[in-house]
Amino acid sequence: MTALEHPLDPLVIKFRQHTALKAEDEAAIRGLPAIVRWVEPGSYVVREGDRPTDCALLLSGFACRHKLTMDGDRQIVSIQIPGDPLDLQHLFLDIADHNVQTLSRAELAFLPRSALQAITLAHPNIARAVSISNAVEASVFREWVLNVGRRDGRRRIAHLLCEFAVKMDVQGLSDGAGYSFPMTQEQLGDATGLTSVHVNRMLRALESEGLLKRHGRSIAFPNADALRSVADFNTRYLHLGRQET
Amino acid sequence: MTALEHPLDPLVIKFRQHTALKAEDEAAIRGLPAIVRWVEPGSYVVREGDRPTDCALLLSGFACRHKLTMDGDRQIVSIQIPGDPLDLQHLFLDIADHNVQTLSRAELAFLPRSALQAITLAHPNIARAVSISNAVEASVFREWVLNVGRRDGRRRIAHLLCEFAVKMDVQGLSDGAGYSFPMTQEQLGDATGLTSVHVNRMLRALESEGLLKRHGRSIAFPNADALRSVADFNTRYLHLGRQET
DNA sequence: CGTTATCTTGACCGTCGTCAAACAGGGTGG
DNA sequence: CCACCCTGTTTGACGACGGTCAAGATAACG
Repeated sequence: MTALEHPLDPLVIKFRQHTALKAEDEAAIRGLPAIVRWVEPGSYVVREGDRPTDCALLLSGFACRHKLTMDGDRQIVSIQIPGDPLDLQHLFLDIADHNVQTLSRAELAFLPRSALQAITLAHPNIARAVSISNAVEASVFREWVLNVGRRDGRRRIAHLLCEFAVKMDVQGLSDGAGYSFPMTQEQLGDATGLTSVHVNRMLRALESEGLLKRHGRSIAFPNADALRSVADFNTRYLHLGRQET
Repeated sequence: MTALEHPLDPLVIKFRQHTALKAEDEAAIRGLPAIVRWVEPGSYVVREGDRPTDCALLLSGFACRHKLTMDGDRQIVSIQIPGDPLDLQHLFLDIADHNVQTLSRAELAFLPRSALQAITLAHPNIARAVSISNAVEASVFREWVLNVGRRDGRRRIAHLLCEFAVKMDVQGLSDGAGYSFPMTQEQLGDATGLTSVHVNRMLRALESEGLLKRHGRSIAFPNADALRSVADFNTRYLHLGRQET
């Protein structure tokens, strides 16, 4: 809201959640040549097989990473919320191994890969921030393997919702009432390895247990502790807070 | 076999698969203070919740990363073969989010975390190599989410076997005959989100289709192309070869 | 206000889990 | 050398979680 606001502030804020940045580091980030653009829901930011030239940052709206099997089944492997870098994962890889697609209308900042690589060479703190960001995302992927591989449908969905809620809270994107949830039940199925029909059954089961409340596209958790317990949810894998050593 | 051989050569070789290193970079790696030790099968190298002080490299034998649900179900999230770094994943994270455990008798080289961090600061090429190594591992986790989430038991197992074979080939660890496979059927189940009983069924199904042959602890693939086709396997996610940009 | 996407529900079916028992192999010790 | 484990593999019967198909109800949206 102030005149000092900069489009890349969300990236600075995200990095500072995990590591200390000096004023010069932050200045260097703000000095990156960013192109900001709004895109429609369902827009591809990265496509598997692409040779990425830019790295996008999600300023507002929601996106997901996903992969497809040969016969067209889709698996969403992570959900991105405002402030998330969308393809730091590919900063050191030539060919994209998965797709990144928006789930809603979204505002993106595009940063040239070369500029980002250069900045990590010149600023060790930024290199460190990028490494931590990617390491945390890798940890989330591991948790998702566990989620999809070893929890039943009800717990899987509960776990995904807990993760979403915590990430939104950390970004300061939740009002007291609840969350505006960006996924259809079909997409929820793609993220949990279930069908939309079964997602519906489990969602209503959770609702009838009093673990969540839905009105339209928004969702609330009247008893977050109970939900976390059902979900077998522990925030450790999100590595919240400064990584000191 | 020569006098010039060094315990950390496998790490140098691994890094060189993905990026160019100068002589001084390699010298710096070989200069790291490594402690080499043999451990028994089932030894924990890292435990979830630990604050790691060392980074282990797997010199010989096999290991896996895994996580546990609250009620004790195990999910293996990756398999490590000789030459693999075992917890570069935690180099920038304070608290371990998963376990690393040997699947067989194994020879490990332990490197102090601090020394590794220092070397990445002094040698940009090594920093890059570490980033690439971690990025490739993250890509493998994504593929595992897809594997466990969207493929049936038969394809899941076939996919895991294909990945194992390719990684062994790249490391030059396969003779023409086949592979010595380090996992029990129970562990294979933990890696694919199945039970050992169902793993057995699918393994015999694949065998009766002529897609694999087993004698004791070793496995061969008489028709690798057909197996890859069943597995929906594509090497792209392994990012084999130099990452140039 | 019509059109389309999304959600909801029911009936039915298949993959995979559970439980249990038999079997093979490899190591150990008497 | 053989008996005896212990671990891992193999098999069968049965049941459940979740998939499939199809229809109808709601909500989103131009």
